[in-house]
Amino acid sequence: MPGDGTDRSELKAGAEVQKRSRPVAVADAIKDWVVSQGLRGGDRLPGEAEMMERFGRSKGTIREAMRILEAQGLVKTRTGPGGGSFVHEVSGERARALLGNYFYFRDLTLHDIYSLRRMMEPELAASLAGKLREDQLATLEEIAERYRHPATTAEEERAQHVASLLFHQRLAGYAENELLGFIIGFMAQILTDMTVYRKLYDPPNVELWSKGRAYQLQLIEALRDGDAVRARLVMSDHMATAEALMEAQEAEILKGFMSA
Amino acid sequence: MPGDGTDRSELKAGAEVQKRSRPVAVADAIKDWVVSQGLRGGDRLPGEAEMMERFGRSKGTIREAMRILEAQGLVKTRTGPGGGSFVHEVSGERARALLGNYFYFRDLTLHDIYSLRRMMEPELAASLAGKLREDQLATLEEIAERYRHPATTAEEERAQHVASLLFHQRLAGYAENELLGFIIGFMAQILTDMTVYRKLYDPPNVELWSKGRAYQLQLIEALRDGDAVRARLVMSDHMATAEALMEAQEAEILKGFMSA
DNA sequence: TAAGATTTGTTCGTATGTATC
DNA sequence: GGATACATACGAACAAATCTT
Repeated sequence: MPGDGTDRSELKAGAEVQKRSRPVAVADAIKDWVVSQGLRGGDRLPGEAEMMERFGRSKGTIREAMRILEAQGLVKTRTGPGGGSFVHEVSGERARALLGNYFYFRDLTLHDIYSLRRMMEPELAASLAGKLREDQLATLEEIAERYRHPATTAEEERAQHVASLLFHQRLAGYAENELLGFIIGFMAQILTDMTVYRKLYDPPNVELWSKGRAYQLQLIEALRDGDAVRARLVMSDHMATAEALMEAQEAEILKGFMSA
Repeated sequence: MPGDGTDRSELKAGAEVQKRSRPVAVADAIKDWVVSQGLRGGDRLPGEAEMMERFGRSKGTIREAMRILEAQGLVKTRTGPGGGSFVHEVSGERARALLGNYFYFRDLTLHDIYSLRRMMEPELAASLAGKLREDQLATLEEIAERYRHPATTAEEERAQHVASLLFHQRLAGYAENELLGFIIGFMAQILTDMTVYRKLYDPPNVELWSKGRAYQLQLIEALRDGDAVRARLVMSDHMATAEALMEAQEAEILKGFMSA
């Protein structure tokens, strides 16, 4: 976790190091110290008292610095004896949330997201063919089971929609290439948020579900058979139809707005 | 910027809302309040005093909460009259840094990264054909100019290597699809970090540069001509050779280690 | 169960720094 | 330069959580 890129300086490195508002600077200093000590996830940091000494700052400032690191997901803190702050490996969930904050201000379209899904998901599927354990395949099957029958209420419809995205999230979690897995998982999360908050599930779309689930079952089969080519193809088709249907769904909603 | 996903609760939503360590909870409350007020980037938040009243917490706690939001890149704060805290749209730089923290603990291989670059960069190139303004093309040309001549020192070699990644970063910044642009920019940043800190530039590789620069110049030409097909093809070749050369470079370094 | 030890969490009062007018 | 309006920082006391005995 090298220099946080908080300052815009690219050249004037050595010059004025301690210009930024204190707690941020202290947080960076702590970060550097942790790295220099070679601390790993789970290792314990010094207590507040020692920090105050080591960095020559008051308790409040040290605490603000720790909050910064905590907000970034880099440390966890517990009270009580044996408590204190501990180096923490940033969780995928946390990373997705933080990145979500960035995209909160940009408005991604369904098209933006599906452009990427169309490139990436098929590759993920292919890379996983023959590589999943039986319990992982079973997990996927269990999820697909949740939307075996068409939903009867809007609430159920929503839950099923979310579950089908969970299918992709789980699949992403099995990726060997963690960068690929993270991005796909992140997109699944964005789509989940969009689904819920833009009510993309609302006019229930029976076609989407029967088709979508059929593709997912075919995919599981291909993965179990170790058929990479087929897995890629199935996922590719799945993405293409999903995009078309989602965008139709979106259009449907807009129509609803206009006629209202 | 909905629920930060800090807690692992998926179901017990309404139950015990204020269990987490206080400042984090206050930060979340402020976040929710900002959203509920519909505040946008640049809008001003209440001063510390008013915050203390509104959230019923003392100055110290409010400050810690603000630090959390600041660390996430969601607010900026200034001192002085007319100062205070302001909603801030998370910058790309900040988002990349935060995401970098996540991957700091996972070790991505060059192969992981290039698998993605091979899929994405060609699509980016194609999507930009005929879409760039002359000044943007000029910027790219200026960057390519920086490594026109082979480097003579290791220091220069490093700078050129970094600059050639900057070429891709800039290109990513021009993307219409912001998700695509962000990911490509992020990968360029990771590669920059790897280059510098694993000294991937060290045994200067003349071949890499002459080839790489040639591809980039061809790419600019194709972009200027609005030739999407050619842009995609050139970038595709560029990525393939870059990966091969980078991995050879990495192997070279390992050899150096072993014989040392 | 209860007491005590340990470590973070929270508050308040005060003083200092900094940018604008 | 001085007044003003803000954030920034410090220190001491007290509260809460959690582990041990």
